[in-house]
Amino acid sequence: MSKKRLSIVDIANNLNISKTTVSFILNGRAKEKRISADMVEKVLKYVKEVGYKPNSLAKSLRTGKSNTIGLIVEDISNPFFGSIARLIEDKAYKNGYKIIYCSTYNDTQKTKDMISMFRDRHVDGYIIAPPEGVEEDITSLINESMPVVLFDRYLSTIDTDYVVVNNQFSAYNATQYLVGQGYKNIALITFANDQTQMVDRIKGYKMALKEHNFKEIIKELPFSEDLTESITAFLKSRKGIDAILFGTNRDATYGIKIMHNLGIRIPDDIAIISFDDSDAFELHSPQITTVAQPVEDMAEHIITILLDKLNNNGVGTKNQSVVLHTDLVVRGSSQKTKK
Amino acid sequence: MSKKRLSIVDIANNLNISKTTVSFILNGRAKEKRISADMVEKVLKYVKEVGYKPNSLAKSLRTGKSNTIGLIVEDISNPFFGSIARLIEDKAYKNGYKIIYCSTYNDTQKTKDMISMFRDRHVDGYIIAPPEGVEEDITSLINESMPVVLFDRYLSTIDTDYVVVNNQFSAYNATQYLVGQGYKNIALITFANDQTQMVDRIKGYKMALKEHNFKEIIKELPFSEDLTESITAFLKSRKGIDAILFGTNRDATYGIKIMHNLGIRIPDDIAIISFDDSDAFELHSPQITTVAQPVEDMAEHIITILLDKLNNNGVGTKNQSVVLHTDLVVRGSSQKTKK
DNA sequence: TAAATAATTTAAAATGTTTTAGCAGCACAG
DNA sequence: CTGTGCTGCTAAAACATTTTAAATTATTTA
Repeated sequence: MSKKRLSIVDIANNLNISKTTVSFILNGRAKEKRISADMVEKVLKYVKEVGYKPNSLAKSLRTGKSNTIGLIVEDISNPFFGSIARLIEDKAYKNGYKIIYCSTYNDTQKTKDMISMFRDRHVDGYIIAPPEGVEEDITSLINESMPVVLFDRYLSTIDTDYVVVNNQFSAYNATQYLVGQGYKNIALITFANDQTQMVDRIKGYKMALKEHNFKEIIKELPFSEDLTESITAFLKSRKGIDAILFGTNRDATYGIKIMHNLGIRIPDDIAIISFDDSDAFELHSPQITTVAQPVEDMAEHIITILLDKLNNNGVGTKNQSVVLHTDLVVRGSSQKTKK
Repeated sequence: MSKKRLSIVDIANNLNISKTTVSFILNGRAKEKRISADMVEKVLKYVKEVGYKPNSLAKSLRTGKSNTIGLIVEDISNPFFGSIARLIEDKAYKNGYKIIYCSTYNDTQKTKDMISMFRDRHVDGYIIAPPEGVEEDITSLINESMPVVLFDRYLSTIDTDYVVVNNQFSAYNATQYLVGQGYKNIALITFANDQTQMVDRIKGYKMALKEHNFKEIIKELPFSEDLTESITAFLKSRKGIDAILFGTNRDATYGIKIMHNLGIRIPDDIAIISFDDSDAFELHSPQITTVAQPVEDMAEHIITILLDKLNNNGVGTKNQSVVLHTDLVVRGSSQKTKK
């Protein structure tokens, strides 16, 4: 019933020519290979007529290129990563690349597995927001001269391209802003691990506090744990906090819900600022001040660097570190209200 | 430098046996093919030792199976689709399938291109939230006996598996709830097109109003247009509205922002309910009442049906239509406050 | 012990491409 | 005419698997 898909051999046979000729023509190498214009026309016409499409698996097998980019994010359902993924996907498709993706949930083993799967599928390039502990795997990719672009965070022991934001300054700046607003007991609630972006955010917060000789009040959260319980406990036990900087949108989302539950008013009881802008923070009333990452720019840089490497076969290009700047989007929620 | 990747031929040569034997063993067909236990052990040990991994492209080329599922959503950065994607991805990976995905933005042509790309890449199955106008393409997939599961909406003219929610009743029920709260001028603001979920939501809204002889106040929005302008205009021009049902989370997100800008208080001036729950609505104060889709269940059903078809080679299984029920999550924002 | 049967293992074909190396045919110079 | 160089095309190898059909070896059976 379903007529078997045409192969290049069928095309060649039906036209009584060699498949080599067909292949050359279809790959735009007609001039280079001195195929006559007549022949080119004949083949193209026929190919179009019968709707022949090369089998990309066979093509990939032979060429070693799959025209696929592996995208490894922390969690595709997180608005930050979702937006980046959307933009990257868009730009990749426009350049003839497909995306195959997965979420790591910061699980090192899962990430290793995924890298191995992607490698297996012969993806041409990797875009990764790496958890800790995958240095070896990434090094090994790089040794095989695979294009790899890290983003959101980087691995200090590896020389790769990466695109991140100035996390330390951003956190410093946000904290300073709170200080400027008159808050004196400023806490940092954050998902914490050894990833660079988190380390830097914590550093920035500490720097700002040190400048004013304020006491550090830090609640570090592990990624997988149930955040509700630990944040609730923290907020209950620590009296006197008048402002909170949240390290990620996820932390803030939980935090705000809990503050509502506990009857803590924002910003009257406690003012807040969150990393990563999102609709949720804009919709909240009062609107939440955020450290907005330039998602569009990040995606643009990531894909540009990657395509560059892909086109140059990674030859001769030096690695680039792109550090973009965030915007402190000041909204109602961190502004001191007169009592 | 980078030692070439081992192939099954290398394994066979190094062990002085045939690659056929290796292949059988690696594919778990040892007993069936009566390979001696000694041989099996020897091969497995060696394979493990040298870390050989079969080239999946070659495998796919030969077998016609790619162990890949194509996931086509409307917009991966939308929390609803992001969550579903995350869950589907998770379950797929657990069953040995990789996901390759794309967003359609409800663009028919883009969707056609994507389906064609996926077909090209020999994905084994499709999960699609289809825009209008792709009936032919999907029919053609089905004719080639490709497993296809639609979700969020279905195509009335095609007999496929699909997983949706009871949109009509959900909208009816939400509207009734507003009526029950004493609202009398209830508008529907929604992204509108011929997709079943949207048609049904509008129907449900109308049904409820008709029951009470209330006037329909409907603002239909095209997907691509800038929503801000048209919603603003609508809200300014239509006086007397005391409640709004939003057809999607996107509509509501825009709507709420605009209401804030216009100084319209929720729910005192206008109460609202939105389709699709999300953090943004829970964080909002007052919290927004929503029609929550059972995302987890949907993902579960989708992947179960698909895997079923994949395993049965789609033979003999009748198509299933799964219609799940939503929850009306009642929160502050639609509850009449005493004036 | 020869024949039949069973137990292992394998050669070769097939999957659909790209690419290398080179074949014919022809014009022209020596 | 012989060698050189171009033009236009192609045969065959290579990519790494799976699978069919059969070959080899071992074990019974008569």
